[in-house]
Amino acid sequence: MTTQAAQTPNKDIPEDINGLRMTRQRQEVYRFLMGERTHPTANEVFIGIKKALPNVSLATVYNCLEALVQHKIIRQVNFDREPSRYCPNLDEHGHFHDETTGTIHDVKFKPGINLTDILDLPPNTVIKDIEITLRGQLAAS
Amino acid sequence: MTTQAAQTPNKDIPEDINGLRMTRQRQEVYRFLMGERTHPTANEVFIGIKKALPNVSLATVYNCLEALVQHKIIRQVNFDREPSRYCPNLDEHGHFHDETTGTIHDVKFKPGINLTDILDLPPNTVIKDIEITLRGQLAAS
DNA sequence: CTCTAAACAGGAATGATTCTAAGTTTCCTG
DNA sequence: CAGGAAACTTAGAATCATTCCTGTTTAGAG
Repeated sequence: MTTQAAQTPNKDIPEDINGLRMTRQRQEVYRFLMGERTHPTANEVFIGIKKALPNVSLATVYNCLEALVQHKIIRQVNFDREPSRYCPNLDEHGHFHDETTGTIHDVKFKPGINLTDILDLPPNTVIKDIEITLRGQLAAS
Repeated sequence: MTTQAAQTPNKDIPEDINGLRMTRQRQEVYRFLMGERTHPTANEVFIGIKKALPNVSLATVYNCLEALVQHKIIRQVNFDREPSRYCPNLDEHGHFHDETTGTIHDVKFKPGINLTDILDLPPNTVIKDIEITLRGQLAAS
Protein backbone atom coordinates (compact mmCIF):
# COMPACT_ATOMS: atom_id res chain seq x y z
CA MET A 1 0.00 0.00 0.00
CA THR A 2 2.63 2.49 -0.91
CA THR A 3 1.11 5.86 -1.47
CA GLN A 4 3.64 8.43 -2.46
CA ALA A 5 7.10 7.43 -3.64
CA ALA A 6 7.88 3.97 -4.94
CA GLN A 7 6.47 5.17 -8.24
CA THR A 8 8.22 6.45 -11.30
CA PRO A 9 8.68 10.18 -10.80
CA ASN A 10 7.67 12.80 -13.36
CA LYS A 11 10.95 14.13 -14.60
CA ASP A 12 9.24 16.87 -16.56
CA ILE A 13 7.73 18.60 -13.57
CA PRO A 14 9.99 20.35 -11.08
CA GLU A 15 10.09 19.20 -7.47
CA ASP A 16 8.98 22.58 -6.25
CA ILE A 17 6.73 25.23 -7.79
CA ASN A 18 6.14 28.57 -6.11
CA GLY A 19 7.33 27.06 -2.85
CA LEU A 20 4.98 24.09 -3.06
CA ARG A 21 6.58 20.70 -2.85
CA MET A 22 5.36 18.75 -5.85
CA THR A 23 4.50 15.35 -4.51
CA ARG A 24 3.64 12.59 -6.91
CA GLN A 25 -0.08 13.28 -6.51
CA ARG A 26 0.31 16.99 -7.08
CA GLN A 27 2.44 16.31 -10.10
CA GLU A 28 -0.18 14.08 -11.65
CA VAL A 29 -2.97 16.52 -10.92
CA TYR A 30 -0.95 19.33 -12.42
CA ARG A 31 0.17 17.30 -15.42
CA PHE A 32 -3.40 16.29 -16.13
CA LEU A 33 -4.60 19.88 -16.00
CA MET A 34 -1.83 20.99 -18.33
CA GLY A 35 -2.88 18.36 -20.84
CA GLU A 36 -6.62 18.83 -20.53
CA ARG A 37 -7.52 22.37 -21.37
CA THR A 38 -11.22 21.67 -20.87
CA HIS A 39 -11.46 23.00 -17.32
CA PRO A 40 -12.16 19.68 -15.63
CA THR A 41 -13.89 19.26 -12.30
CA ALA A 42 -12.22 17.65 -9.29
CA ASN A 43 -13.95 14.42 -10.08
CA GLU A 44 -12.79 14.50 -13.69
CA VAL A 45 -9.25 15.04 -12.50
CA PHE A 46 -9.70 12.14 -10.10
CA ILE A 47 -10.79 9.83 -12.90
CA GLY A 48 -8.13 11.20 -15.21
CA ILE A 49 -5.17 10.45 -12.99
CA LYS A 50 -6.35 7.05 -11.79
CA LYS A 51 -4.49 5.34 -14.60
CA ALA A 52 -1.22 6.74 -13.32
CA LEU A 53 -2.13 6.62 -9.64
CA PRO A 54 -4.68 3.87 -9.04
CA ASN A 55 -4.81 4.34 -5.28
CA VAL A 56 -5.32 8.06 -5.23
CA SER A 57 -8.32 9.26 -3.28
CA LEU A 58 -10.78 11.97 -4.22
CA ALA A 59 -9.98 13.79 -0.99
CA THR A 60 -6.37 13.93 -2.06
CA VAL A 61 -7.35 15.36 -5.42
CA TYR A 62 -9.25 18.06 -3.59
CA ASN A 63 -6.26 18.68 -1.35
CA CYS A 64 -3.89 18.87 -4.28
CA LEU A 65 -6.13 21.23 -6.21
CA GLU A 66 -6.47 23.47 -3.19
CA ALA A 67 -2.72 23.53 -2.65
CA LEU A 68 -2.09 24.34 -6.30
CA VAL A 69 -4.68 27.11 -6.23
CA GLN A 70 -3.27 28.53 -3.02
CA HIS A 71 0.17 28.70 -4.50
CA LYS A 72 -1.17 30.32 -7.64
CA ILE A 73 -0.12 27.46 -9.87
CA ILE A 74 -3.62 26.94 -11.22
CA ARG A 75 -6.92 28.79 -10.99
CA GLN A 76 -10.28 27.70 -9.68
CA VAL A 77 -13.28 28.62 -11.83
CA ASN A 78 -16.88 28.58 -10.74
CA PHE A 79 -20.04 28.76 -12.80
CA ASP A 80 -23.09 29.42 -10.71
CA ARG A 81 -23.30 26.58 -8.25
CA GLU A 82 -21.88 23.94 -10.53
CA PRO A 83 -18.89 21.90 -9.38
CA SER A 84 -15.69 23.94 -9.37
CA ARG A 85 -13.45 23.63 -12.39
CA TYR A 86 -9.71 24.09 -12.63
CA CYS A 87 -7.61 25.94 -15.12
CA PRO A 88 -3.83 26.03 -15.57
CA ASN A 89 -3.95 29.29 -17.56
CA LEU A 90 -2.63 31.96 -15.23
CA ASP A 91 -2.99 34.89 -17.60
CA GLU A 92 -5.73 37.29 -16.63
CA HIS A 93 -8.71 36.08 -18.60
CA GLY A 94 -12.40 35.33 -18.37
CA HIS A 95 -14.45 32.26 -19.13
CA PHE A 96 -17.20 31.76 -21.63
CA HIS A 97 -19.60 28.94 -20.93
CA ASP A 98 -21.25 27.64 -24.08
CA GLU A 99 -24.66 26.47 -22.98
CA THR A 100 -25.20 24.36 -26.09
CA THR A 101 -22.20 22.11 -25.72
CA GLY A 102 -21.35 22.71 -22.10
CA THR A 103 -17.81 23.58 -23.05
CA ILE A 104 -15.81 26.38 -21.52
CA HIS A 105 -13.55 28.72 -23.44
CA ASP A 106 -10.95 31.11 -22.15
CA VAL A 107 -11.64 34.70 -23.11
CA LYS A 108 -8.80 37.17 -23.34
CA PHE A 109 -9.11 40.89 -22.97
CA LYS A 110 -8.34 43.06 -25.91
CA PRO A 111 -4.82 44.46 -25.70
CA GLY A 112 -4.31 47.52 -23.56
CA ILE A 113 -7.38 46.98 -21.44
CA ASN A 114 -7.02 47.31 -17.72
CA LEU A 115 -10.04 45.91 -15.99
CA THR A 116 -9.98 48.23 -13.03
CA ASP A 117 -9.93 51.21 -15.37
CA ILE A 118 -13.45 50.61 -16.53
CA LEU A 119 -14.95 49.81 -13.16
CA ASP A 120 -16.31 52.45 -10.85
CA LEU A 121 -14.72 51.06 -7.70
CA PRO A 122 -15.10 52.49 -4.20
CA PRO A 123 -12.02 54.49 -3.14
CA ASN A 124 -9.18 52.76 -1.30
CA THR A 125 -10.01 49.42 -2.78
CA VAL A 126 -7.41 46.69 -2.98
CA ILE A 127 -8.43 44.14 -5.58
CA LYS A 128 -6.96 40.71 -5.12
CA ASP A 129 -8.87 38.78 -7.71
CA ILE A 130 -11.21 39.41 -10.60
CA GLU A 131 -13.45 36.84 -12.16
CA ILE A 132 -15.42 37.32 -15.35
CA THR A 133 -17.81 34.68 -16.55
CA LEU A 134 -20.01 34.78 -19.61
CA ARG A 135 -22.87 32.50 -20.46
CA GLY A 136 -24.30 32.10 -23.93
CA GLN A 137 -24.05 30.15 -27.12
CA LEU A 138 -21.84 29.80 -30.13
CA ALA A 139 -24.22 30.44 -33.01
CA ALA A 140 -23.95 28.07 -35.96
CA SER A 141 -21.73 29.74 -38.52
CA MET B 1 -53.32 26.18 7.82
CA THR B 2 -53.99 28.76 5.19
CA THR B 3 -50.97 29.29 3.07
CA GLN B 4 -51.54 31.87 0.42
CA ALA B 5 -54.50 34.23 0.66
CA ALA B 6 -56.27 34.96 3.91
CA GLN B 7 -53.46 37.34 4.65
CA THR B 8 -53.22 41.06 4.17
CA PRO B 9 -51.97 41.61 0.64
CA ASN B 10 -49.11 43.93 -0.22
CA LYS B 11 -50.78 46.79 -2.00
CA ASP B 12 -47.45 48.28 -3.01
CA ILE B 13 -46.35 45.36 -5.12
CA PRO B 14 -48.23 44.65 -8.34
CA GLU B 15 -50.04 41.36 -8.80
CA ASP B 16 -47.95 40.50 -11.81
CA ILE B 17 -44.35 41.34 -12.72
CA ASN B 18 -42.86 40.34 -16.06
CA GLY B 19 -45.62 37.77 -16.43
CA LEU B 20 -45.03 36.23 -13.03
CA ARG B 21 -47.98 36.06 -10.72
CA MET B 22 -46.91 37.68 -7.47
CA THR B 23 -48.24 35.42 -4.78
CA ARG B 24 -48.04 36.49 -1.19
CA GLN B 25 -44.79 34.57 -0.70
CA ARG B 26 -43.16 36.01 -3.78
CA GLN B 27 -44.24 39.48 -2.73
CA GLU B 28 -42.61 39.11 0.65
CA VAL B 29 -39.42 37.70 -0.81
CA TYR B 30 -39.27 40.52 -3.31
CA ARG B 31 -40.15 43.18 -0.78
CA PHE B 32 -37.45 41.93 1.55
CA LEU B 33 -34.83 42.01 -1.18
CA MET B 34 -35.81 45.53 -2.16
CA GLY B 35 -35.35 46.65 1.42
CA GLU B 36 -32.16 44.72 2.13
CA ARG B 37 -29.49 45.78 -0.28
CA THR B 38 -26.95 43.49 1.36
CA HIS B 39 -27.31 40.61 -1.10
CA PRO B 40 -28.82 38.13 1.34
CA THR B 41 -28.70 34.36 0.97
CA ALA B 42 -31.82 32.22 0.63
CA ASN B 43 -31.63 31.41 4.29
CA GLU B 44 -31.37 35.07 5.25
CA VAL B 45 -34.42 35.81 3.15
CA PHE B 46 -36.18 32.93 4.85
CA ILE B 47 -35.44 34.35 8.29
CA GLY B 48 -36.22 37.86 7.13
CA ILE B 49 -39.73 37.16 5.93
CA LYS B 50 -40.75 34.89 8.78
CA LYS B 51 -42.13 37.81 10.72
CA ALA B 52 -44.58 38.52 7.95
CA LEU B 53 -45.13 34.91 6.92
CA PRO B 54 -44.53 32.63 9.90
CA ASN B 55 -45.46 29.44 8.07
CA VAL B 56 -43.30 29.94 5.03
CA SER B 57 -40.91 27.12 4.24
CA LEU B 58 -37.33 27.34 3.08
CA ALA B 59 -38.23 25.34 -0.02
CA THR B 60 -40.76 28.00 -0.90
CA VAL B 61 -38.16 30.70 -0.49
CA TYR B 62 -35.96 28.80 -2.92
CA ASN B 63 -38.89 28.40 -5.29
CA CYS B 64 -39.76 32.07 -5.10
CA LEU B 65 -36.19 33.17 -5.65
CA GLU B 66 -35.88 30.88 -8.63
CA ALA B 67 -39.11 32.19 -10.13
CA LEU B 68 -38.02 35.78 -9.61
CA VAL B 69 -34.64 35.11 -11.16
CA GLN B 70 -36.19 33.28 -14.11
CA HIS B 71 -38.45 36.20 -14.82
CA LYS B 72 -35.57 38.62 -14.54
CA ILE B 73 -37.00 40.42 -11.55
CA ILE B 74 -33.93 39.83 -9.43
CA ARG B 75 -30.43 38.48 -10.04
CA GLN B 76 -28.62 35.57 -8.49
CA VAL B 77 -25.03 36.21 -7.47
CA ASN B 78 -22.44 33.58 -6.67
CA PHE B 79 -19.08 33.90 -4.99
CA ASP B 80 -16.98 30.82 -5.38
CA ARG B 81 -18.96 28.01 -3.82
CA GLU B 82 -20.56 30.09 -1.13
CA PRO B 83 -24.33 30.09 -0.79
CA SER B 84 -26.02 32.00 -3.60
CA ARG B 85 -27.01 35.56 -2.90
CA TYR B 86 -29.79 37.61 -4.43
CA CYS B 87 -29.83 41.12 -5.73
CA PRO B 88 -32.74 43.30 -6.89
CA ASN B 89 -30.47 45.62 -8.87
CA LEU B 90 -31.08 44.79 -12.51
CA ASP B 91 -28.65 47.29 -14.00
CA GLU B 92 -25.60 45.69 -15.52
CA HIS B 93 -23.07 45.73 -12.72
CA GLY B 94 -20.45 43.68 -10.95
CA HIS B 95 -19.94 42.73 -7.35
CA PHE B 96 -17.08 43.49 -5.04
CA HIS B 97 -16.66 41.18 -2.11
CA ASP B 98 -14.85 42.83 0.79
CA GLU B 99 -12.96 40.05 2.50
CA THR B 100 -12.48 42.02 5.69
CA THR B 101 -16.11 42.63 6.50
CA GLY B 102 -17.74 40.04 4.31
CA THR B 103 -19.92 42.69 2.76
CA ILE B 104 -20.76 42.91 -0.91
CA HIS B 105 -20.90 46.10 -2.91
CA ASP B 106 -22.37 46.70 -6.33
CA VAL B 107 -19.81 47.97 -8.82
CA LYS B 108 -20.93 50.02 -11.79
CA PHE B 109 -19.07 50.38 -15.02
CA LYS B 110 -17.74 53.73 -15.97
CA PRO B 111 -20.08 55.47 -18.40
CA GLY B 112 -19.81 54.50 -22.03
CA ILE B 113 -18.22 51.15 -21.39
CA ASN B 114 -19.58 48.18 -23.22
CA LEU B 115 -18.31 44.99 -21.69
CA THR B 116 -18.25 42.96 -24.86
CA ASP B 117 -16.13 45.63 -26.52
CA ILE B 118 -13.13 44.86 -24.39
CA LEU B 119 -13.37 41.09 -24.56
CA ASP B 120 -11.78 39.06 -27.29
CA LEU B 121 -14.77 36.79 -27.86
CA PRO B 122 -14.93 33.91 -30.33
CA PRO B 123 -16.88 34.84 -33.48
CA ASN B 124 -20.63 34.18 -33.65
CA THR B 125 -21.02 34.37 -29.93
CA VAL B 126 -24.35 35.16 -28.35
CA ILE B 127 -23.84 36.38 -24.81
CA LYS B 128 -26.82 35.94 -22.53
CA ASP B 129 -25.28 36.86 -19.24
CA ILE B 130 -22.12 38.40 -17.87
CA GLU B 131 -20.97 38.16 -14.31
CA ILE B 132 -18.07 40.09 -12.84
CA THR B 133 -16.92 39.47 -9.32
CA LEU B 134 -14.05 41.12 -7.50
CA ARG B 135 -12.47 40.02 -4.27
CA GLY B 136 -10.34 42.25 -2.09
CA GLN B 137 -10.39 44.71 0.74
CA LEU B 138 -11.37 48.25 1.50
CA ALA B 139 -8.17 49.73 2.84
CA ALA B 140 -8.49 51.89 5.95
CA SER B 141 -8.62 55.46 4.80
C1' DC C 1 18.78 5.58 11.29
C1' DT C 2 15.25 8.05 14.19
C1' DC C 3 11.93 11.71 14.74
C1' DT C 4 8.55 15.12 13.43
C1' DA C 5 5.73 17.50 10.29
C1' DA C 6 3.51 17.21 6.03
C1' DA C 7 0.74 14.24 2.91
C1' DC C 8 -2.32 10.70 1.90
C1' DA C 9 -6.37 7.31 1.85
C1' DG C 10 -10.81 6.02 3.02
C1' DG C 11 -14.85 6.85 4.92
C1' DA C 12 -18.00 9.73 7.55
C1' DA C 13 -20.04 14.25 7.96
C1' DT C 14 -21.67 18.76 6.28
C1' DG C 15 -24.59 21.92 4.14
C1' DA C 16 -26.73 24.29 0.29
C1' DT C 17 -29.95 23.01 -2.79
C1' DT C 18 -33.37 20.05 -5.07
C1' DC C 19 -36.86 16.63 -5.14
C1' DT C 20 -41.17 14.35 -3.72
C1' DA C 21 -45.67 13.78 -2.12
C1' DA C 22 -49.60 15.76 -0.31
C1' DG C 23 -52.40 19.55 0.68
C1' DT C 24 -54.10 24.59 -0.83
C1' DT C 25 -55.25 28.23 -3.64
C1' DT C 26 -56.15 30.33 -7.96
C1' DC C 27 -57.87 30.36 -12.43
C1' DC C 28 -60.91 29.00 -16.03
C1' DT C 29 -65.08 27.25 -18.05
C1' DG C 30 -69.51 26.38 -18.06
C1' DC D 1 -71.30 30.30 -8.56
C1' DA D 2 -69.74 25.08 -8.86
C1' DG D 3 -66.03 21.84 -10.46
C1' DG D 4 -61.79 20.60 -11.96
C1' DA D 5 -57.21 21.52 -13.60
C1' DA D 6 -53.11 23.92 -12.93
C1' DA D 7 -50.09 26.52 -10.18
C1' DC D 8 -48.29 27.06 -5.50
C1' DT D 9 -46.85 25.87 -1.05
C1' DT D 10 -45.09 22.90 2.58
C1' DA D 11 -42.30 19.60 5.19
C1' DG D 12 -39.25 16.38 5.04
C1' DA D 13 -36.28 13.26 2.49
C1' DA D 14 -32.63 12.97 -0.84
C1' DT D 15 -28.62 14.68 -3.47
C1' DC D 16 -24.06 15.75 -4.20
C1' DA D 17 -19.90 18.61 -4.12
C1' DT D 18 -16.90 19.42 -0.71
C1' DT D 19 -14.78 19.09 3.86
C1' DC D 20 -13.54 16.76 7.96
C1' DC D 21 -11.54 13.01 10.68
C1' DT D 22 -8.58 9.19 11.82
C1' DG D 23 -5.05 6.22 11.13
C1' DT D 24 -0.92 5.53 8.00
C1' DT D 25 2.80 6.74 5.16
C1' DT D 26 6.38 9.61 3.52
C1' DA D 27 9.89 13.29 3.28
C1' DG D 28 13.47 15.83 5.34
C1' DA D 29 16.30 17.23 9.39
C1' DG D 30 19.60 15.93 12.61
